[in-house]
Amino acid sequence: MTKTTRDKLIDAMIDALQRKGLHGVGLSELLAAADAPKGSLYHHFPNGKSELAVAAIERVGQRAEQAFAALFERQSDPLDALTTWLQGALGQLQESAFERGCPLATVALESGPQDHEIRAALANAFTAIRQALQQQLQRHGYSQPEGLATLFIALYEGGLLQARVAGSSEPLKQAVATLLHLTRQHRMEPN
Amino acid sequence: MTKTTRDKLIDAMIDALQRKGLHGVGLSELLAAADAPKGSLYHHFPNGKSELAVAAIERVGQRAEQAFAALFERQSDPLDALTTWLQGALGQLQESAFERGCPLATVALESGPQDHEIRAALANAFTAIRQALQQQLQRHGYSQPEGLATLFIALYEGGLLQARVAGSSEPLKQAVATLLHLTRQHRMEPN
DNA sequence: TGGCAACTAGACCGACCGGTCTACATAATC
DNA sequence: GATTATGTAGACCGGTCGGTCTAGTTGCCA
Repeated sequence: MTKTTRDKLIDAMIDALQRKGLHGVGLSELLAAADAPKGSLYHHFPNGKSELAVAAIERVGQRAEQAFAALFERQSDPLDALTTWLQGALGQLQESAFERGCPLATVALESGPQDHEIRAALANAFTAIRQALQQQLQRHGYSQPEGLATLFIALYEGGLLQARVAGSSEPLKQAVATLLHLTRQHRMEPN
Repeated sequence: MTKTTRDKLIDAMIDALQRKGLHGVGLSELLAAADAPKGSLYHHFPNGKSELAVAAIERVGQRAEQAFAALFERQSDPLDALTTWLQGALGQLQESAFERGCPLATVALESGPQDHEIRAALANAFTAIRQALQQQLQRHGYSQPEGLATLFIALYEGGLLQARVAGSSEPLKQAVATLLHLTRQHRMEPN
């Protein structure tokens, strides 16, 4: 399974998005990481950097959906699945010396409405993930599944951010523990 | 109270950080926004863009501390103060057509450990805010004040991010409602 | 009023940016 | 075996980037 040049480019972009965001990487850096010449980039992605970014965002979204589906299948309570997920993110953060965070967050904050293809891809990815989570929560009888789903994703994004800045996983660990504690006791409660 | 050139530069940087982040703005844009020539920038901030960014981060941190102090003084329950705070953020987001988010979040994700002055300023600002919040929660008898403080800040950061991408304040509103609901019932509870 | 610091002003610089273009290799198609 | 898509390779381009430097202006203090 040798990776195609196209795949290597997308993966290089994903890594760059995790570390420094779209405006923080140069094409030369991307091309070096993917070991590809400029011609290949513009062959596979005629619209250049932004088209590559869209492809990266879409791939991240797909991977997340797949990973979620697998987790929910294996662990009946979505809160357990979520815990596993968050632990995975934490692991990746620590392995990378607190530099590799969410591949979507940075572009999301860097982009404006003028980057409409990027924004559309991001909106797709986020709503897909949020809905998948919401469905699972609803199915298992948690109240306010929509707000809860958004809250968990916010915990993921905001927690990773704080952990990165602090250079420590403690803040995220504590926040996760607190939210799980709060949520567990409210399963099935009305309103 | 005419603003000094230095102040105008810092404010222009803060605005830019909210909209597109550090790598997304050029000096020319900053200078145009502040109506200042290059010489002034390098007079007030000899280390250029990054030194200006540090000043902006510090100012944001100071403003946040002041605003929090005022809120906590006025509203006895920190959860009420937090609600006011989040509503303010939401208002600013809507006014700006979902483009003006947290001034710290984007730089936080764009920066690496090599940008050590920026990182240090960010770490200071975040821990100061987190501690202020934690103290208030503790004083009012909420359990797990540390995790709760981190969780609220994560809600702010992650919620703003999702709202921006979605182009709607609904996700954030719901998540806030859910977390407040969960938290209110746990005041004074042990463990 | 002369001198000096604080600050403004913007021309200028090399480096690098994203993007285009032509030349070439490779492999599938007829 | 000629032709045609597919993809690789990198020289090259104009523009913009962050940063430096010199000159001029302003206002304070002796």
